[in-house]
Amino acid sequence: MPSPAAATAQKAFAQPMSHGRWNDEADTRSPVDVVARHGVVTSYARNAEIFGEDQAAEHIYVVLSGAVRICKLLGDGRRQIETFCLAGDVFGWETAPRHRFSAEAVSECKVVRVKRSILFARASDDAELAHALWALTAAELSRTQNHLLVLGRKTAQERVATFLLDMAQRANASKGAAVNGVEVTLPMSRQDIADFLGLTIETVSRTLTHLEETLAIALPSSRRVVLRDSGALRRMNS
Amino acid sequence: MPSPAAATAQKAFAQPMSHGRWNDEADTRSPVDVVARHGVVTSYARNAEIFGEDQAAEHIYVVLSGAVRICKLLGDGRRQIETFCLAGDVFGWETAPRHRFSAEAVSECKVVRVKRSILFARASDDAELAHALWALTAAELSRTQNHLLVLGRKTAQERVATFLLDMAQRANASKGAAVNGVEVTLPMSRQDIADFLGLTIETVSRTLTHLEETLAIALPSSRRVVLRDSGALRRMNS
DNA sequence: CGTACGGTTGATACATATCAATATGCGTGG
DNA sequence: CCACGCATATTGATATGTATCAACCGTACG
Repeated sequence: MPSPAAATAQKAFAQPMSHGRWNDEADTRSPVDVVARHGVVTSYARNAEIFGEDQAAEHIYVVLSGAVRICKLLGDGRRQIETFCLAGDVFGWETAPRHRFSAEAVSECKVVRVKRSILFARASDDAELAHALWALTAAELSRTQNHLLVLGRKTAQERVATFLLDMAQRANASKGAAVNGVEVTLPMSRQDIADFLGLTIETVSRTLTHLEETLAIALPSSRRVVLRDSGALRRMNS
Repeated sequence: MPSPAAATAQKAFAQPMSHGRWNDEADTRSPVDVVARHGVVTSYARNAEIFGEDQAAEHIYVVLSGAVRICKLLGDGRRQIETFCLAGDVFGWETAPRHRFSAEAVSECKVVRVKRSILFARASDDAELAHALWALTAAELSRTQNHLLVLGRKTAQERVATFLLDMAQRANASKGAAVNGVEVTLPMSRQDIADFLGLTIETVSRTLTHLEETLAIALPSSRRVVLRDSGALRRMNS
């Protein structure tokens, strides 16, 4: 069923494309549109692998529902999560012939995929689509560069604060910046957060409880976070 | 003088374009080619700013000689260097209207630049050029993602080892992987290395002397590093 | 009702940061 | 060519943030 899929993806897609003037064109010929129209929908169970590191990269994916983590492993099992993909996010589209990371379902999730060759063929005719693909890669690069600053130079508190604000903004993309009282539901475990932020579970947990004691956030349950004082969180960001 | 500039850039360019099949086309219609042909050459003194964070992004640059650092700053002065650009590397070409980082001369350096509008205009006609721009962005993304793993999950030793191997490979791109006995001249200070690796000067210095004591490297001078046991260094990478 | 898994909290260890002193290299001017 | 001064790098002593190891708690589920 391509039409409801397309609609879902379309709506959510507004958010990652946050780079100015290309937004307008996004809904006529966006890669997401193409994927959603011609793609195959698949569901994955929690922790299922969608593709592995070094595997041949044949498809491009769009998340329809749930969340996906993109990760790299070190020989001894240390893991770095590069990013989390939520509904509307695209992943797996590199120019290289093999994936340089694995993709796994964080939660039960639905994903559409198309053959790269199909998308590439279209892109060679369609300058707008080609541009959109480029813009998408550039947006991903920008996100990754911001994350470099987080991992290289921020303290545990700052990392967690940045993460929470980011998640809040992605969840409420339409409503602009995160406001006091907003509640975010985190689809991922503490371990995932830790591996994303370059910390350990324990440090993430302690930092969250510390933010709660400081009244910056509230934790009605371990997966739900209420931003009580988003100003305080934002002050921890630079 | 566009012709010698073009030649230099062309030769060095082989290296960052390490993603397979697009290599071949690189020398006919690469972005570097366009920049070098139509660009303006400028020299910068050590530590001079080429452009600043949040500044309007009007140009795209190619390094002809010397080295450039791309960095982000935190409010209190903490700095993260995203990458070093050596001869042949392209920088400053984002899709966003403003630069999201600053660029500074690490050493005395020469740079060519063209207006983004010129390159973009050509790219809309020329699918190959458009593809090359995309591939370039994707390559940068890949590099950045690898660096995420370094900053998020590697120890100081591993970070320094990774850095040295990377620099050795970039310097001797043609000769393939770094071999024992190769000498690398680092164009950047210890502070720059520290800010690239998410460490302090002292830790970088101590780690280098430790690698020297271990006979993994030799340090004929602080800026020159000989890879004595590149196998040992490589073993520290995963 | 018990078991299992994810999360929190506590005690301690350790890697890296910080603060401080010394050394080395390098350009400048005598 | 040497002496001086500054910037950069190294080395040392100590502090600290986060990791590690370990116990405990709570909630979901059979």
